Amino acid sequence: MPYLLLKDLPRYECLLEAAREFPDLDPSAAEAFLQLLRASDEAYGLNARNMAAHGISAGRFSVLMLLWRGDRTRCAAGPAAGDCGPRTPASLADACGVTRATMTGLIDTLERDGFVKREPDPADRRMMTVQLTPKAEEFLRRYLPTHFRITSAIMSVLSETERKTFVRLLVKVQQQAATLAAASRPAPS
Amino acid sequence: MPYLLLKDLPRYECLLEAAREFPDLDPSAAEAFLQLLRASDEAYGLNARNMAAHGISAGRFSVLMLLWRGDRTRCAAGPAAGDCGPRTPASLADACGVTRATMTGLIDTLERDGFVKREPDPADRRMMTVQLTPKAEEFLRRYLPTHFRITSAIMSVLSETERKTFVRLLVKVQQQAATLAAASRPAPS
DNA sequence: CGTTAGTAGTTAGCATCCTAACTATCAGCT
DNA sequence: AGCTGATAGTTAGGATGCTAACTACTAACG
Repeated sequence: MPYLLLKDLPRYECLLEAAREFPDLDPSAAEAFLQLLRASDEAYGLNARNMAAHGISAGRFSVLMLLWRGDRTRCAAGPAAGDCGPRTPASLADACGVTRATMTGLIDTLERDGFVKREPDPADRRMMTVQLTPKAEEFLRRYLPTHFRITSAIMSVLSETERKTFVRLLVKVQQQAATLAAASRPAPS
Repeated sequence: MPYLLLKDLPRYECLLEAAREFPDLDPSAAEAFLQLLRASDEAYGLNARNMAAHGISAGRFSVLMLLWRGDRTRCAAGPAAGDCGPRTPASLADACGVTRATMTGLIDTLERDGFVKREPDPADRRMMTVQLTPKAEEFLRRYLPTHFRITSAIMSVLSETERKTFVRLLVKVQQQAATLAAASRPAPS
């Protein structure tokens, strides 16, 4: 449960009081921010514990899903679509949002546990290809239903209308954060 | 950026398609779940990078805030309220939602960097007390304004009405996840 | 008083995460 | 052909997270 944030969020009155000392503190913004992380952490943690009970972590699950989705879209798109799925460590790292060094470690343990297989790329000897093993595909078929059930159970408290509103607000917040992140790091010119 | 989730979330059509194979998959629930983690990750990451630029991590920040808040509520509540602030490693671990072992490591590095001070409890020789140093208090006074500015900037895309709705939905989701988590682990009896 | 159970903190070992530096390879330019 | 720069992957070392086991102490019970 990586995020590690106060389990007991400060009460709104405390935020109001602190705002007197720090003019930059916007109480309703801080409340929304803290509650966003809190809810996300709780939902994530529930899933992470289920994954752990099945012997995988969030990082490993992401990699497996990417490889699996890559396989399927390739199949669905027909043979012409060649390699649309990300299959090199670097493309997996990009898609997961981690560094290549981290992906090396993830693939190491996945390969050790028999979920993926590394093979050198014949065309470019710098590159490797990563493939799911049958064991991993069987694992996903067994695991995914429980994963989806948990997701559904968490969101079962929201009506379809509420879910639409929820997603709309989340997208707004996410895009704003992404915009701010890009603005604060204009480096990659 | 711990959470590590697909940077490109699957499109809604893909979820619909996958739902044909997995009856347990509720597309709108999955979309809301993924977007929740995605938005949270983006907002968190923005803040984490700011923290890193100031030389601290989310875990360290949580500890500092808890100790600082403990000090202030103690002051605000008057001398009678004694030690309402969590000041032992175990209480800090509880409040942060990490294990005591993790808190030991956090306090180790915080103490090494001069932000906190450990002292044995005179009454119970098993216990330690953890205190902020003046250096940490000065750091917080300097850092917090930038922290609050980032939070405000992220949420500036939501109106006050939207923030209320947002928080309401987040609380619903969080409480549901907490309920499910408690139900799936009735162990601590 | 002494055994026993519980609690506080630490330690050890593992899995992820990062940055920085390194090796090997490719690709372009002279 | 040969240098130069970019790219793919790995390695090394640090910081956080976890569980499990350990030490030291307190408390409770007979």
